[in-house]
This record gives sequence, structure tokens and C-alpha cells, in this order.
Amino acid sequence: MAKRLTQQDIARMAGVSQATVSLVLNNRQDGGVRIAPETRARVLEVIRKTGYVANPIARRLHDQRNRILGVFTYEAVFPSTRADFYQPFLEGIEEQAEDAGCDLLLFTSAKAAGGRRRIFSDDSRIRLADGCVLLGRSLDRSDLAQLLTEGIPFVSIGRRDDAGGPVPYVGADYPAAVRDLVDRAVALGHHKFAYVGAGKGAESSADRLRGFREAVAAHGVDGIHVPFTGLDQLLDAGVTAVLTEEVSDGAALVLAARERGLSVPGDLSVLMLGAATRPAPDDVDLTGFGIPRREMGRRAVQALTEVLENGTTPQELLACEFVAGSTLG
Amino acid sequence: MAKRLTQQDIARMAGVSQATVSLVLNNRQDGGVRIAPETRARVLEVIRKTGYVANPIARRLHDQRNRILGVFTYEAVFPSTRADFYQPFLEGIEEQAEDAGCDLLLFTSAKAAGGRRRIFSDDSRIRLADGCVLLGRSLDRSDLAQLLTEGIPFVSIGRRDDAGGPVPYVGADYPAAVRDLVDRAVALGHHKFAYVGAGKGAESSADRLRGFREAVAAHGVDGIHVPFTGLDQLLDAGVTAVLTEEVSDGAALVLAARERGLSVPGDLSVLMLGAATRPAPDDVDLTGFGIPRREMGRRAVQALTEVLENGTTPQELLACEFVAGSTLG
DNA sequence: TCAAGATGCTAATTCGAATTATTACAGGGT
DNA sequence: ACCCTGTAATAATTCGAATTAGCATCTTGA
Repeated sequence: MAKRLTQQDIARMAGVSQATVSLVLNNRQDGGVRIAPETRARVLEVIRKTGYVANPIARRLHDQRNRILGVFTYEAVFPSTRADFYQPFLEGIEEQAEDAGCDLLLFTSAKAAGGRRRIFSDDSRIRLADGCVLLGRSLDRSDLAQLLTEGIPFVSIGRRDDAGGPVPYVGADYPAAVRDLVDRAVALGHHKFAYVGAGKGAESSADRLRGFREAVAAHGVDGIHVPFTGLDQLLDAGVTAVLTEEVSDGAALVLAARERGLSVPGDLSVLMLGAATRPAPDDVDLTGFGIPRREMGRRAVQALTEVLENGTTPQELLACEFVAGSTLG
Repeated sequence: MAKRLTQQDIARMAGVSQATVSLVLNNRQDGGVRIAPETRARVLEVIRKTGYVANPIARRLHDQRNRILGVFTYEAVFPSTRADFYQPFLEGIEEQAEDAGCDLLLFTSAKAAGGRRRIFSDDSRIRLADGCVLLGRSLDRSDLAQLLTEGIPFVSIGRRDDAGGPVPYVGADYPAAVRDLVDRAVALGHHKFAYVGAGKGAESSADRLRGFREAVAAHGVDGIHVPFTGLDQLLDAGVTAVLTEEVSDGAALVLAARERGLSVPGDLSVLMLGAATRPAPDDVDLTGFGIPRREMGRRAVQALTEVLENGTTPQELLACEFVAGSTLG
């Protein structure tokens, strides 16, 4: 196991001091630093011949920053299920990290006794990175609070309620996206709406329901909220347009309606609100909106960079894009 | 901008010296080192409250062991293409890293001028990790050689030829898998074979072709090698069983034959050899073998652990599993 | 009571590179 | 001879944690 060369070794070979090697290596000319051309050449020649490369570890120790960004997820980031919901976020994160010249540290070691990963466990390694991006439908409130109080630089993907202070995030503007869908449906004559989904728990859920309530109120139309799909219930209530949090719920609803001999969107319009935590059949061409997941990943890393540089608390919502589909009429 | 805590800070808070903090942190008991239980408890309490974690950079500078494993890929690890070939390897890597209590460092920062990532660039960060898993169809020979000469612990996923020395790897036993397929075909009466694919370049390619040559020689049957698919050419030569490196090539061949009115496997048997760098139609139920990708990922991390602990050079081939399919008869 | 042995902790050094402060030496002017 | 000014290089320090040698203090046993 050949030991790695150090600047001291290079210095010896070139007959100069370690400091000189460092100065040559970094091509320093400023602030009263001068190296004679022939000395510089001699050092460079030794470096070339030996193939010496500065040890990045020692370098980072001095520079106080290691250009490592952490990525924390409560689940495995390389999921076994195909077409995973979180994948595009990670693509965006990786892309932007590459642009920023940073490496990504996946906190695979963070698992608590229960099996689920925790940010703060006995041996939390969260501080290994300069900062951290958090990914997950819902984040542990106490974890968030601890991150804030400990002043650990981080950015959440997805809007988060305050947790003992404002949480830096890059989210999707669900209220606006849902309002847009309702607007479109109202313009087509719908006036009896239903929202299918939890509508609470995770912020992403609550935001959608809030957008729904605001929209129906603004238009003065009727809007009910049911946590679970029930086609009969919806039809009995005279609903003509259904918005489902979950894509798979929307697809199931369409299939159920058609099985019943109903036409979609003729008799019933179905709109999906972008959430896809479960795989959905891809033969149903749902109208609704898509979440700019890749872009959110990119922006999160950019926001983290800002946090690191300026100590700010960025909060940003990105617009969702309308998906035309064929289930609105 | 909250400064990162140091052992010195912890020491101050606990009213002890930096050395004591280090000793407590590493739970040292040996060699005349003793810390009073109450002192230990006091230090641990401060550590717990502050969430202090040793700076990996500084730690790494001194000894070797960060519990950070690097993953180097020449492409992005979160690919946008669906049904990606590399995903299962990464699942296995993550799984095993989690078991081993290690974090994964993705070398996203490594990009050379050309755009393709390089292990050794101006400022190589490969040594940030304790060791590294390399993933890719073919690896740069000079990169491998440099890894060896610099004594950087690593394991390649996929067998690699010597590069100035034996390369540690966890690969798939392609020769055996191909021989097995030929054996089965010979048992069914085939005696005129064709191998479709490069058969050279990457080791994985060469290994398959080698297995093919050995098998046909052993059985005394006829075997030709053509780099690209040409149904006419194969039929003219009287071939009854075709082995294709690429899954998609095999699928294309089956479709082409059927279009021609031929029966598969009645008139022609088609066997695929596990390589899937391009998406393949999934409506063709090919016979052949599958690569134990997830397992290879797991084993690679285990092998890397062995390298780190014993300085060995593990070389291991895992068996591929037969995929029955319906294109052999 | 005093040496021998435990016990509990700390000062000082190390790792490799970057940086600051400082020294050494030339030549020019007075 | 003396001071001054450039020029060229080095000594010394820094980063944060690990480690070793060693210094106090406290027990024992004879």
C-alpha cells in the first residue's frame, strides 16, 4: 500500500519548503507573495513527474466547508417499486448538486430502533454535511424544531408549517393549482363539487383542501369533502365534478363510473391533484395538475446554497402545471 | 451563520479538556485510559444536548474510518430513463450500507471538461469516503490503475481485467450462465448456434462471448458470432438458436421472426443474456438469464468492508439465475 | 510514614495543506 | 558604513480530532 505523497515530500524533492509548494500549487501571486519563475518551474516539474494531487481532506479541514450536501429521506432513496414518486425530486437534487460542484451524502446510516429512519438518533450524523435537504410527505415536527434550534442549515422539500419558527422550504403551490382546476370546471358549468382525500395530516394535503374550499367559496358553488371514495355517495349528492388527492383514487373512480355505465367526463368529471404515493393505472388519462418535482429538487438545493451563504430562511412555492387529460368536460 | 461545534466547545461546556471529550466520544478504555463515570456522563450529556458530531474531515485527516462509503458512477445515479438498469444495484448498495451503519456519498461533483464524470480530476474528492464502490458498464483503465497505485480502497461492480494489478470486484458469472443456456439448448437438440452482440469492449461482453465459445466447443456444435442482428443472415446460416447480449435485441429478433411467419421457439429459439442497457418491450417473454443486480450491490458493499478491514482484494462472481420464458424449444 | 500502585485527567503532538508573519539577502542611494 | 526597498523564500500557525506521555491526586500495604 504505497503511501500518498504529501507536499512535504514534494518540497524535499524540489529543495524548497512545504509552504512554497502550496503557494506554487495554488498559483498565488497576490499579497506580497512572490516565487521566482525557475523555482516555480522546478516545483511544477516534480509535481508533474510524481502525479501529486493535494489531499482534499486536509484542504477542506482548513477551508471550513466540505462541499457535501446531505439528503435525508425517511425511506430508502433507491426504492424497489418502479415509477417512484420521489425519484424526480432526487434527479433535480443531483442535477443541481452537480452544477454546484457538491457531493451528496445519503443518510443511510440513520435508522432508529423502530426501523424507520430518524434525523436525530443516538449518533446523528446530520452535521457531516454542510447542509441538508429533507424529503418526505410529512416530516417529524420535533425533528424540524430541533433542526431550527440547533441552527443546522436545511431546506425542506414541500411546504411546512412553523415548527417553533419558520421552516425553510421549496414547495408546490397546491392552493393555486386546485383553485385553477375549480375555475376551469366552473367555467364549464359545474356547480356541485366534491373533494376526495384526507385533506389534513400532511401540509400538502391540507393545502389542497384549503385551495378547494377557497375556490368553491369564491364561486359560490357547492363543495363537499369526503375522506374516502364512494361513488354512490357522490352521485346521490348530485356531484358532477370530483377532485381526488390521490391519482390512484381518481383512476379508480373513473373505472368504477364507467363500469356503472356512466360516461366520464360526460356524466362525471374527475380531476386529480398530483399526489401519487401509490402506483396508479396508466390507462386512465386523468385531467388535473402535475407537481414540478424535478424543479423542486433543483430549487431546494439552490435554496440550501442561499441558506449556507446568507443564513436566510427561503420559502418558495412553485406553480403546478395543468395536465389536460380527458376527464374534465 | 451558526458555527459548527468543536470538541473544544464541548470541552468548555463540560468543564474538561478537549482530549477528554475525544476519549469519551470514542469510548476508549484501553491502554491506561480511564475516565470517571460521572465525568463521562457529564460529557455525554453535553454531546447529547448539543447534538455534536465529530467533524468527519478532521477525523479522517487523522485516522481512517468515517463510515462514509463512496459511490462512483459515470452517469447520474438518479436517471430519468424508466426501467433503469442500474437501479437494482443501487438498491442493494443502499440496503447493505444501511445494515453496516454507513452513509453513502455520491460523487456528483466529479465532472470533467468533457462532461463525463472522471474519478480523478483536478480536485479529486474520492478520498472523502473511506472506500468506494464503482458502477458502470466499463471503467476507465487508467482510473482503475490510479486507484490501485494510490491504494484507495474500492470494489468494482462487475468483473474487471487487471489494470496494473488485480482489481477487486463483485461480478456476475456470465461464462457459466451462458454455458448453462447452451447446455439446455443442446439438450433440446439444437446444434447450430449464433451469438449476437459486441462480445468485446466491456468485460461483461467479452465474458459472455467466452462462455459461448467454450460451450459450443465442449459440445462440438457449431457457433457463429455476429455483432449485429440480421435475421436473414442467421437463417441463411441455418442457425436454430440465437443468444443475444442485449435483451432488446432478443425481443426485436423474436418480433421480426414472427412477422416473417416463423414460429418462436418452433423454428427459432432466442435466448437473452441479461444485459439491458436499453429499454426493451415487455410483451416478449424471453428465455435466458437474469443478473442478480441487487445482490451484487449488497455483496459489493460487504466486499468493500472486507477491503477496509483486512486490505484484501476480493474477487467474486455471483451466479445468474435462469429465466424460463417461452422462447426456447 | 513513605514508597508503590491506581486512578483521572490534561498538555502536547500529529495528520496535510493553506496562510500570515517574518527572515534573508540583494542592490541602490547617501 | 548605513539605511532603505524589493525580492524570494521559509517558519510558524491554523483547522478539528486522535493519541501518547505524563502529571497530579488518592489508596494501600509494610
